[in-house]
Amino acid sequence: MAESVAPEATPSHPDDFERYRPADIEPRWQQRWLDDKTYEVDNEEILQTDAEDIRFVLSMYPYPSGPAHIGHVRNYTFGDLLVRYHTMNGRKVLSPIGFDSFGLPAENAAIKSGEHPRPFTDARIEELSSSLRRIGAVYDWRRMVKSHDPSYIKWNQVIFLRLYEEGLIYRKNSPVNWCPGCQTVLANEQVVDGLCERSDDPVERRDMEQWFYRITDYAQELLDDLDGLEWPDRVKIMQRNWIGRSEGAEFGLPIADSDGNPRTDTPPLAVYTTRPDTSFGMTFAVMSPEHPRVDELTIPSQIDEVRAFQKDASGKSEIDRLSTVGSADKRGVFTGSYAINPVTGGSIPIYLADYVLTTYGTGAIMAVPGQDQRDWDFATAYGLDIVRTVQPPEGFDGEAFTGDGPAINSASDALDLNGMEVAEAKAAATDWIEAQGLGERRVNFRLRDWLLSRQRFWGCPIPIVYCDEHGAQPAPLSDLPIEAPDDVEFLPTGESPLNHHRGFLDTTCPVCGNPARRETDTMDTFVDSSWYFLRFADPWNDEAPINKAAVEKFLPVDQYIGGIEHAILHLMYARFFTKALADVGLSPSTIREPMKRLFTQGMVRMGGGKMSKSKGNTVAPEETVDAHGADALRLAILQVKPPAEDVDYEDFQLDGCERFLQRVWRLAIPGSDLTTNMRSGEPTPADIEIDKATHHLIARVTGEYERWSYNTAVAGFMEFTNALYKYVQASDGAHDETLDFAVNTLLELMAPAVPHISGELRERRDQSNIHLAHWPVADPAKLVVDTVTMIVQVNGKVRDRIDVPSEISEADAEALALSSEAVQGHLDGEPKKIIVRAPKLVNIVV
RNA sequence: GCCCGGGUGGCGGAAUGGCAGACGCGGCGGACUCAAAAUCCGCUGUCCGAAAGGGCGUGUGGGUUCGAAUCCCACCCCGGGCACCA
Repeated sequence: MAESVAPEATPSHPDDFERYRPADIEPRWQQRWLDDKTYEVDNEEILQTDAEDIRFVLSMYPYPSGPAHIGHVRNYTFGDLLVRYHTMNGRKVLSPIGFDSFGLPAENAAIKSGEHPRPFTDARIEELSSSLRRIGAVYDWRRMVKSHDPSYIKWNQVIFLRLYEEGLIYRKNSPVNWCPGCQTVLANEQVVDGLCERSDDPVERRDMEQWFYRITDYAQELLDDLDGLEWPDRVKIMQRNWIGRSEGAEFGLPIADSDGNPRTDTPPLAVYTTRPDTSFGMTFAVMSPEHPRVDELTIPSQIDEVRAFQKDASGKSEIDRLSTVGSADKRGVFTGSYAINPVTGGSIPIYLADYVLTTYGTGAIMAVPGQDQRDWDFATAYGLDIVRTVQPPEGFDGEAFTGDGPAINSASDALDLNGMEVAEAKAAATDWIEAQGLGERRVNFRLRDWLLSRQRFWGCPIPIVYCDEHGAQPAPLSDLPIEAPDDVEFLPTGESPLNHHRGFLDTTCPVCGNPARRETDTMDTFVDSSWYFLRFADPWNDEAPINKAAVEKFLPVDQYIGGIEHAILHLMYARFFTKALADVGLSPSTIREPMKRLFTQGMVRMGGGKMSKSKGNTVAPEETVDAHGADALRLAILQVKPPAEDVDYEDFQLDGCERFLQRVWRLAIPGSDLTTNMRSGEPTPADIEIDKATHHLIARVTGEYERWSYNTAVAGFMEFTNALYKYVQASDGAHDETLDFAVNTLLELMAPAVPHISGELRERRDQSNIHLAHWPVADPAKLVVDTVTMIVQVNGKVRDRIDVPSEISEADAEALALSSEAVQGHLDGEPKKIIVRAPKLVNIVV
């Protein structure tokens, strides 16, 4: 064994060698990753690669709002770590980036400045791209997709026409949010507390012809396929709730004549219920104010009151209607007509009420106040009968009872449900309804068709032409892309300039060739984000929007990363598009779900509140990078909190992270003052311990990267670095090979997290590129532990800790535990029971 | 109202039925320095104790278990989603 040599004149001051200066090394590495094309993958190669060696890691493409904000940085750091980790594992990793570049902020800026949104948007994209490069995020930039790019517009329009051709898009009249001040329709997001976010005018409801996707055709599949996705449970739950499947029965209530007998001259009133078992408690029926049979069923003496009620309800904005929750007064009106409760044969009054929605079920309900609180409130306000049909438990002092219990008051000559529990009674009542020919079982969904029209300029034009004679006609493929013109004037009213641009509006009918007019509505920007991930597989394709062979190789996305705010809209639309595009043959039939695994990272807040430009509490990551370096910022993001949770920017420990990187630098830089006391030859027990710790760290960090436990992985780096500091400062010095392996491994494990410093140090140590296939593998033999600390408890309280061989027998462990002095002191009397879990624990019960 | 998630030191957090508080921040002390910064080393839940040691301790109350931050029941508080969906 080599003698340890006490070094002479050891430099004890870290300034004696080159210090870690992120600004000196980071730009060089960022340029190098571009030059070396390390993170580019070629399709020719991919088509020859097994699927298991391919990964598609995707962070939700950003809206280009300018330089990155700290939330972006958090999001893209997580994605970047995975891209680098999989690359180091020798996989082909698709890491594309794109920009969701259509949308309101750019249009609003244009309205303010009078300038076209395109140069504005292009400048913002440049800024955001630059900040992403500055935090060291790596992409295959050749694959960049931008929503406002003419080729993307073209394929978006091709997809629209195909879905239209297949009947998955239709046009219908629909109520929209109308701002009288701006003379335009607003998206729901633009309505804040019932007011227009721009002009503060109260928003009105207005009916307009709008385009819709038939997403409801896919309701059941969207629900069923959630089961196979590795997505956070809460996202799946939110989607399930949004789809809102309910099982019940739809049946008819015969309309009664003045004697209470069923009329034969008019059809029964169709109602939908999930509780057919409560039919004996149906004491009235309610139609929505907009129900098509209101006129027919209103008797002459009630007409004025009904008209007034309808007018009131229709004039009310969404907000007004919601604000009436709780007060049942003036929320309904009697039509004067009666229906017949088919199970009792009795007459029940038919009301209108605004708590019944036209768009759900049949737009009419059977009201059962005994078992439904809204019906209870209404019955109480209008003096209607209340009959309980489910026995509430003893001591129940609520109003409507919605729980389980035996049926009561539920028998007639025709049907007897009394005594049955809810589920049984439901089945019996539904069977009876079907047997009587009154109606049938029915599944309803809350999911509505997706309204895609926007009366906006800065979006993808809907490729439709209106002809006086032939109506709405698809634009010919040869016209695509139909782009918004450049020579437009933005009106201060906010109205889309397309409405007044003759060059854009005037066209000819594809059927008859006569003058026709282009659709001026554009597509919801969620359309753009519903298939961009499919385009990434082959963004160069000029034959079709989607290259099926490439998509089959890359998709589904192995890891999708984004904010929880997209849990419903974007993620539901993307799933719908994937299914619909497969069904119309534009995308491979084998890919029915776009994202296999989803991770939703938390928000970055400021002082407990959401960060926003208007609050002026944003943090510019660029300044943080200037002050501490990109690696310190990345490390602070990873260290501060589990990725799924919201985080306050104040909790970021930038100084601590930078200090840690300095420590690593000092340990790893060749010529460091810390590594002068080195020896070779046979390793000592201390060396062997360090070597084992290195292998344990490999196993630990690999597992933590796989399960998104980045904060504990950072703790692992720090613990190991602390251990190495002790090791190199020990009096007998460090073993050269052991330390070399330990430090190189540490750098490799850290490389996905802090790529610049890891790359720099490793290159200086042995001229190799750490970012290539270098992921270390733990030697199982070195993970074996020979001694463990056995916990000895008395009555569950820890009384002693004894180091024992890890293969200790139960008998030996027990004997050892009983002989411990510390334990003896706590044993008064004979042990009643001894639990032995060798080698970890012995618990003595007295 | 319904449905989720969460409550652990001064702070961010760790611990997937077996040593509560890893790691970091902050704080305290020491070394180095003329001094400071930087750096390195140590201590740091709380109460009693000079110490050895011991008591208490994961929102509250109960339960299961040899053993509970972890599982079960009830409640309180915080955050989020949906909100007349029959």
